[in-house]
Amino acid sequence: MPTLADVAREAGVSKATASRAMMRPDMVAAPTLERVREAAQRLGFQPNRAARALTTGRTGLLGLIVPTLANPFFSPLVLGAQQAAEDTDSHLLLGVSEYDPEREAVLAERLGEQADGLVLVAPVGDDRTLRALARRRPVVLVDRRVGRLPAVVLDTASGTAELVHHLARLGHRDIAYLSGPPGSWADRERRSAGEEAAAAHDGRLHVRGPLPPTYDAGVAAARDLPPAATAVVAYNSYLALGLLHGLGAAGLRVPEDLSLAAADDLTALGATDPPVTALDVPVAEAGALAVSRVLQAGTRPAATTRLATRLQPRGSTTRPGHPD
Amino acid sequence: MPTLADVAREAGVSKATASRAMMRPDMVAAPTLERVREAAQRLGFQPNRAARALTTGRTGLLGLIVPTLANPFFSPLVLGAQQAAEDTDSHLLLGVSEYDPEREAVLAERLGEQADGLVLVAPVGDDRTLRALARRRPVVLVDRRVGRLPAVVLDTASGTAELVHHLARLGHRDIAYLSGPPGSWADRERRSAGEEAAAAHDGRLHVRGPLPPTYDAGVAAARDLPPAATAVVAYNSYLALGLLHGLGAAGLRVPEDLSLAAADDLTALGATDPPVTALDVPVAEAGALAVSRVLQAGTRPAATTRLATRLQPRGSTTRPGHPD
DNA sequence: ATGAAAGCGCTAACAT
DNA sequence: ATGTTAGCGCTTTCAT
Repeated sequence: MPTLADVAREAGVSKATASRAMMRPDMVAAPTLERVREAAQRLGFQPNRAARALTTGRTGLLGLIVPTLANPFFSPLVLGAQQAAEDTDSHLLLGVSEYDPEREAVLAERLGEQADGLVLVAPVGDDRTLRALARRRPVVLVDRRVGRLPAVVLDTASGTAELVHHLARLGHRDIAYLSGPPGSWADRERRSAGEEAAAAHDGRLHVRGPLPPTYDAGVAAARDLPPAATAVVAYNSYLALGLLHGLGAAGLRVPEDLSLAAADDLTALGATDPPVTALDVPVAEAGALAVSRVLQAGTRPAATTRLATRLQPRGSTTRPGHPD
Repeated sequence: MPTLADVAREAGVSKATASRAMMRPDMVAAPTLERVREAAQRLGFQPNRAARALTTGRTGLLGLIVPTLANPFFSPLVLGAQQAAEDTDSHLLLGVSEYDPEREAVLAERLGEQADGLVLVAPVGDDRTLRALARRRPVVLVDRRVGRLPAVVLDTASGTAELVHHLARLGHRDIAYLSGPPGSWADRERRSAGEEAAAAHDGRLHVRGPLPPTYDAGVAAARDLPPAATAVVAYNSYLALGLLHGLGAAGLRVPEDLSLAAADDLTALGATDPPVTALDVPVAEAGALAVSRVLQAGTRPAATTRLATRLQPRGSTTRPGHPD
């Protein structure tokens, strides 16, 4: 591996100038710059990251901690994060906590020590722990808020309200909500936003659950829907998918007998029969934004950004009491 | 952040001794060791990885490149890799290629520059590119073989043969094989192993496909099964799941009318109705093994390890012409 | 605009 | 068993 010294010699300049040519090209005369670049090119020079880190204190690494990968939410998230990292010439250090707060804390500690910052996606640790973590290095939370820590939030709460508005506009007043996992922050947000929206239309949100956010739970839920409900909003895609299936098995037609919508769209709900009205959630953007935020830590004031979801009205929602 | 010099001073020894206490505790007298450890503890000393990397040439980083995360194969794989990395105090640098050979090569180049080695999972690049990559740094392949490059292979080929043997023992002679994605190395291996196994029983493997390895393709495939076949082996779980559903829709019962098996078990095939006979694939072990292998590069001779799958006979396979 | 030199924190000969 | 010393490759004052 050629070093900067090699490049400098090859270009007939000092190491300092060669270094400047890479870091601050504006401080170097055009012809010199050219010569250094050519030399670097010719030798296939790659700056040694460790050496750079030692002097600058920045490693170019970013810790990304997720609770799991076995969930379609995290794949686009990671992709978005990767893109943003690439754009700033950084790399992602991955940690999977498996929803274990202790493991999460250990990973954060270990990765954080070596990274320029940490992105914690839907962290399971308690507020105190997260605050302590954030004191030691730049941290950006995704899909979780803790005091005024910088965070990127997917606004599925407003989205759920939109879903309810959409149903209310169609004429629904009694709407069931299939609640997500117990203790889930996102679920609480969606539910209360939905309740508020329903109330605004003199309607009511009948909550069922909490339920595990799985296909099977959705299937089972089909047998226990609030009798009054003419429409259902499911906490997520899996639940909606299972419900759609369970409803079919029970002889109920969607949307003729019951309208159905989901508060995310992570499993191609547009391809079911009928296609299911859902919320398009900008997950990749959230990943990208979180990464670029944590990289700019210090530069910008900490803040929480809510990323809006987009309502995708599809065939599964229609007027109540819809004739065939 | 306290440095080694601080620890040394606190313990009343030289930096060298302090360093040895961490790296080679056996070279330090017990009481000294004790003092250094206490000092480090007291100060909350964390070795600076960059500095260490600069002297040793080892970063403690490992590149892990996968084609996607949106596939249940990669989640346990990454978990296994993470565990092995943790055990050796290394960290994982993640790269997702999205099945793009060029992107894969770029990621490998960029991550590899900074990592002690690279684990390429089911890489999509051509042999030449992979060979070139492996010349520049330690590389371990997972689920792909290229010449004599070190590799960890999940032996679903033998597993598929076992599946066919299992069916043949039950009396099946005409077995359909739902082939996976075109050009897939794994698919070719499974198919030809299955053909061989069928031939060994004077049976025949009727190949359908190539097919995209998706649920939908499985559903569709239900309408185009070889008429003679009394059993079907699907390339993977998704195809099997879709097929199961498609068969049900077509009024065919499993296993009464048709036996069904899958060459992996990534989607809880044991929980369907009926549960589907499948291959339990040790994916996490593969990830862990690949990581520990690449870390020992140089120490051990390069080799390919085949990890055996385990046949899980379940309710979906029975004798042909089985009376209700 | 460029160069000389110091130093980031650590490890590894080499002495003792 | 421990200390001394010389870098690893880079960035960054500080001079010029």
